[in-house]
Amino acid sequence: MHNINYIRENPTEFDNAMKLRGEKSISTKILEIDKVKRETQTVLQNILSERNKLSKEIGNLKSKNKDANEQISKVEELKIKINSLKELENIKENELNSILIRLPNIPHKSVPNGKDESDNLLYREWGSKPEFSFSPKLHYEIGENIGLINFEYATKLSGSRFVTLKNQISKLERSISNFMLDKHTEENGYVEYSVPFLVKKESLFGTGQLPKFGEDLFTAGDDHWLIPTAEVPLTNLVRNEILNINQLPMRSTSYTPCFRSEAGAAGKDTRGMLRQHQFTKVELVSVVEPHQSDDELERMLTCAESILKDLNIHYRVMTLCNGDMGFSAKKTYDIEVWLPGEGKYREISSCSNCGDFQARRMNARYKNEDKNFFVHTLNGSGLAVGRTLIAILENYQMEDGNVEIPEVLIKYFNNKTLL
RNA sequence: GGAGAGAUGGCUGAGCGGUUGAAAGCACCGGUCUUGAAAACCGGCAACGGGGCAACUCGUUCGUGAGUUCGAAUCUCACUCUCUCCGCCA
Repeated sequence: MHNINYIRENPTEFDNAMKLRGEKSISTKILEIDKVKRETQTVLQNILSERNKLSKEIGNLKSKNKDANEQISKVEELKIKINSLKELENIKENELNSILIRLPNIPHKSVPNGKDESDNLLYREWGSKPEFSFSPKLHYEIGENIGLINFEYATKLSGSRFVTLKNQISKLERSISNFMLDKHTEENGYVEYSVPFLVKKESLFGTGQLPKFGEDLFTAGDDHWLIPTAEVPLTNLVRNEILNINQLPMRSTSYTPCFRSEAGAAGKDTRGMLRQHQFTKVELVSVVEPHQSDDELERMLTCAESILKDLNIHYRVMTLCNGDMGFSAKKTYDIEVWLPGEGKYREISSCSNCGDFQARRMNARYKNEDKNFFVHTLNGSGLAVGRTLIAILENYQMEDGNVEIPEVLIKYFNNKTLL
């Protein structure tokens, strides 16, 4: 949600920022509505003030048993005006809001220009592509060969874009998530939460999924929606709160399933378990003071990277261009892991600074020296567990079809070193 | 699912239809005292919006939305949520 004051004062900058994100110039329209709204408000408030005065007079007169008919009939006249002005104010307010809630965040000045993922910039990379003395297989070949990844079962149960994992691979998934949570809670300063996987509209509005992106979500009837990421419950923890400054920065993490309809991805990544309707993820969320959010994004990125470093898997970090960023993001880094079987880098984490964009939607503030300010919110995957599993299978595969267990996971895997 | 109770400021909690934006306590901020801290005492302290360079001023807000009234935290209706008891149940 945008600050109307910013648009009033910087209409050209605002339009330019929206243009970068593929929106039309709209500040003129916004300011026109805003002007009418405020003018209406001023007139209305003067009349209300007059009514309040008269009502007090009436109270005084009546308590002294004097006649107040003159004042009463005056107020009755005012009431007609009040009603029509209120109606106009409401209409304008709604018009304004329905525009503002659908506009994406303004990109950070450091975000590169571009229209899609081909314009993203390499930020840094770590490690190098592993060498194989044989031709490395794809994750689903490895898993299906040993009978531990099964798509037919999942299709029978639930249709396309689901998977069943079995035995050691299922256990490996569990080991990965435990490792990630321990790392983030014990070393990276995040507090673990168990959160609901069903949330209401209001929460999805707060983080920006609604009202524009409802088709990407699954519903469970009434006002219950399946979370597409733990960003939604974790970030909404501070919705409608006024935090004390000493509660910041607030860093939280949660391991949850995520549900996405993948509405726009027909035919994309249909083989394997890369793109599923359901997957698990360890999410990181930070709530910070405005001046901290730039640094916090770098910190969060480092925390996410620390997982892949510990797993010793090669990756690169991309700075997303403004055309490729999500709705609520001001700046986003993607971590792309190297998948030898596929011979491609694939997104395994996305870390975003949302500035005060979500905070305004959620009305999440903190108190500093007696004044209230909107917090800044950040979120990042730390990491997508299913894709980490894929990365381990492909990077740690051996010629005989077995897979080594990365050193840091061994203790989570009953001290076994092979799958 | 059945029965009952409730929703007030950052929190707890008062509140006859007319200076109630709202008592009191806690928390927080400032001050006195103290070598320092604590305690004690004194003072301050809701949010959002409109107008104004500003001092300031006006409006709205007591779960949400309608209604009654000249005037609603206070009355009426609907909805949402929370709690207690019963039933069912991991």
